[in-house]
Amino acid sequence: MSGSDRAVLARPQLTPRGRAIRDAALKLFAERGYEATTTTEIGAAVGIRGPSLYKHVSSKQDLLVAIMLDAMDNLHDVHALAVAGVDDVADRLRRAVEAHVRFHTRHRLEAFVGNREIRSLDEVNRAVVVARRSSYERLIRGLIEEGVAASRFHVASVKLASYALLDLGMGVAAWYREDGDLSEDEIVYTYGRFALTLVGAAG
Amino acid sequence: MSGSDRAVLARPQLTPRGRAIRDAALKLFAERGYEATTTTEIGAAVGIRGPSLYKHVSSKQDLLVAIMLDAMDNLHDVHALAVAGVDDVADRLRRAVEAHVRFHTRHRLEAFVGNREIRSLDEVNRAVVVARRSSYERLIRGLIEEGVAASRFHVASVKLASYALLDLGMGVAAWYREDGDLSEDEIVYTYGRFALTLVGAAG
DNA sequence: TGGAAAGGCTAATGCTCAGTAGCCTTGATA
DNA sequence: TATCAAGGCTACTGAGCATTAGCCTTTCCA
Repeated sequence: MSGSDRAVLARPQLTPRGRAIRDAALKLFAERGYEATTTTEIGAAVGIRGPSLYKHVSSKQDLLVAIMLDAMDNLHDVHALAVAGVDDVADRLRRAVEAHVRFHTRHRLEAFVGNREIRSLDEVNRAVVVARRSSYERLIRGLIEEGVAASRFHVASVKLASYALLDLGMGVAAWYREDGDLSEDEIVYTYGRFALTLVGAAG
Repeated sequence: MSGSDRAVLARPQLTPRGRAIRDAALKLFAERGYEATTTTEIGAAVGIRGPSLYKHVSSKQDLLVAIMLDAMDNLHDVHALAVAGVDDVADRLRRAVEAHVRFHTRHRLEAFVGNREIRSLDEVNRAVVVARRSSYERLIRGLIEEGVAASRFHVASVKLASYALLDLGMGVAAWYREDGDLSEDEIVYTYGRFALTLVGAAG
């Protein structure tokens, strides 16, 4: 079973209003933070009062968890898709970084909230989200290790290089704007090449 | 008058207890976020009750503002010091990035809070902090522009390159630990070199 | 030695919030 | 047409929060 299948199964069907609420919550969480967002505001964003939200959603916390888990599943999926069937390790890294960066432009709110609001999760949910994030980080680090083992990459520190690549994605989520003067493709392409120079990949 | 002088003049003298309170607040703001930190907790961290804080501090918001402005002044200072008297533009960039990264290891809590809690500032304070941050970002971007103008650097986009360099610093603030297995010097040196390859500096 | 300033404390104030209770309307179905 | 579920609403509950009021002890100088 592919990651994509698992993800699809794991994601519950949402009614249109349920989806609208999640979208509104995502936007507000990104803008002012989870703690600073009130249920009244989320309600107002979809044209209802705060308490009416609870006909669709079990709690504010659950809204955050759902957003985060969905984003993490999504990120795993695009990664898997990006490297599937690609043999050359440099190609794999470049494609993985491109997918990483593209995800952070296309889902910048999810990525932003996913990175910043981990501490707003209660202990149980935090453990789940952190575990899923670590598993993703290991995928990137694994690619670098693979290249180093094959003498295709030359880095002072695998850890440092992988941190750098991951951090660049997060940075994108923080400043990217669809209507900005840097296009998605431009950023994706440039960062894909950054990645290769950064790990000292020849040619 | 140097940036350093200005900064010293602007920073009010703090009593030892006042400093302890600020340190405690910084730690807590970094750990759980400004909104999620209570005055009771800040007080407890220095051995007094919440209300007693107000004998030393005018508000929780002021505590945050003071921490942020101090950090921004500090960052400007280390930048100025790093590039002072250095002529070669590649050297200047490398030294600036080294200073940037070193700052983010040595003052990771301040940097972390400074980046994440901007939205917790009220409008007036936010404007001041954002302006000071933008001025710093312009310094870095200016260095890259200078190198490009002199045909020493070759980048697809000055903006993209400067974002990338700035984001790496922020990333460091998020994951660096003094007792981790990556030393400050190692990170600083590696990122200084990253910077040069990233802007396509020859040799 | 007396009095004032510094700096603790508890109690209270006034506000905001997430979430619940319970009611009402609407629209589909039997 | 009677019923019932879905999904709004207002009013309420209970908790937590920053900050203020006002009191008490200690310390330090005149």
